[in-house]
Amino acid sequence: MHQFIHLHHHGAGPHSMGHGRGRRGRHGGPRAWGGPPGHRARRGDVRAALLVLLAEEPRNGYQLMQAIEERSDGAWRPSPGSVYPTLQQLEDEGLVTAVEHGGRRVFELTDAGRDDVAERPEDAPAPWDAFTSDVGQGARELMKLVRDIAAAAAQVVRAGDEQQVQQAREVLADAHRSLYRILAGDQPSDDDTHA
Amino acid sequence: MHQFIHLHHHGAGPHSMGHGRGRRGRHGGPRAWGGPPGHRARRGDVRAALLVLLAEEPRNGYQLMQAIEERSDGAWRPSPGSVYPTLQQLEDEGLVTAVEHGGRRVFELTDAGRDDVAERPEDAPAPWDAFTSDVGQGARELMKLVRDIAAAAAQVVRAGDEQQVQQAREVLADAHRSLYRILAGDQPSDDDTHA
DNA sequence: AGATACATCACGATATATCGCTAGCGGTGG
DNA sequence: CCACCGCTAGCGATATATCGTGATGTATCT
Repeated sequence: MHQFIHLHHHGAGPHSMGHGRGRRGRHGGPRAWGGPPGHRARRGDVRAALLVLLAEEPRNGYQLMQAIEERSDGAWRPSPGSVYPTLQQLEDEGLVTAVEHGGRRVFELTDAGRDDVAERPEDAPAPWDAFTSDVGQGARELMKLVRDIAAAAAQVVRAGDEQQVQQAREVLADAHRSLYRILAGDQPSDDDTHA
Repeated sequence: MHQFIHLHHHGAGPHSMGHGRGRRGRHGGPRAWGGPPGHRARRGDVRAALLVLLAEEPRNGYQLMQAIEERSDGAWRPSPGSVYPTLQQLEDEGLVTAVEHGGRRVFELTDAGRDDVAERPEDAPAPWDAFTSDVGQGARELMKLVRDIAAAAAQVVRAGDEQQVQQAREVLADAHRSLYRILAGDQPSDDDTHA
């Protein structure tokens, strides 16, 4: 019996996070960096993140995704569905150029791209900060515990006998119930409000 | 706070599973299906699975991976690293041909491929049966509980306050400890043997 | 028998690309 | 102010491809 559970971590965008960018148009030349303060980030600001990172050094698409994930402490990993089209768009706009190295595509800023990044305000938060600043340490540790439990359960499956698997099932069923009791604790307080 | 944990299920091969294929050579024409009974399957038998599925209908690579996963009840999803090279190999051997449909590559058996599959013994187990037959119901349910817990934890993160996150952490930390106590139960019995 | 050497192949990671869908923004009108 | 609409862009799924590693099988040697 050899099965493994592997967790993948997805971050949805900063729905309620208040670091702002204005609208990104697709018309004409490089966009302006300025925007009214207080506007929301539009999900992940993939474009800004790519430009900032490429200003540091040339990278391929996969490396860019990884770098954003690291910088956001795992809270945000932009999807290929956003990264590659954005890279293509930046290339079309002349801000980025793709160079083939050993069958792989490395992206680097053009002069126009560097000018664009140079216009970025010095004190602008990094595009991934919209994520990391609001990721609570508690939530992070909770998700780590989920991953630890998954690994432990996989180990029980690999190394344990039927009785141990059964015991593990009871432990996890109990934990599952407890989690929903915690969640249920949300709602009686609503009921109390009405009572 | 919007983070999601998503579980991906990986099946390693049937290390101890006793359905047999003989050696697969890379020389010359189509391989024979017969083999000495009792030989082990070599991890997942990707080659056989692909041939059997393509005998049913033409499919692309991704669909083949999905079909194997379904047929094995989720216990085995062969990786792209095995599927695409094997398809290429089968193509080189003239058993399979790739046809482009709308920018996508659909694979279908050639006449030689159909002859090859026709030589397959009628009573041979499906290549994915090596996985499903030995996947215990208990282990399956255990892994489902892990997924349920991950979903519940994500919900706590989304909808709960700091206190609830803390409570959930305690629940999961306790469950984690319990799982390792179950695993530890493996070893004292070994110590008892020596005592 | 066990140990060693070697070859093969699938896993998991790396890497690229596009599609379908809809979240979320900006603009407009009431 | 709010409601609605149109549009863009990112998510998640679909889809393809290859690399590095090591598990596994076979052959040979002791």
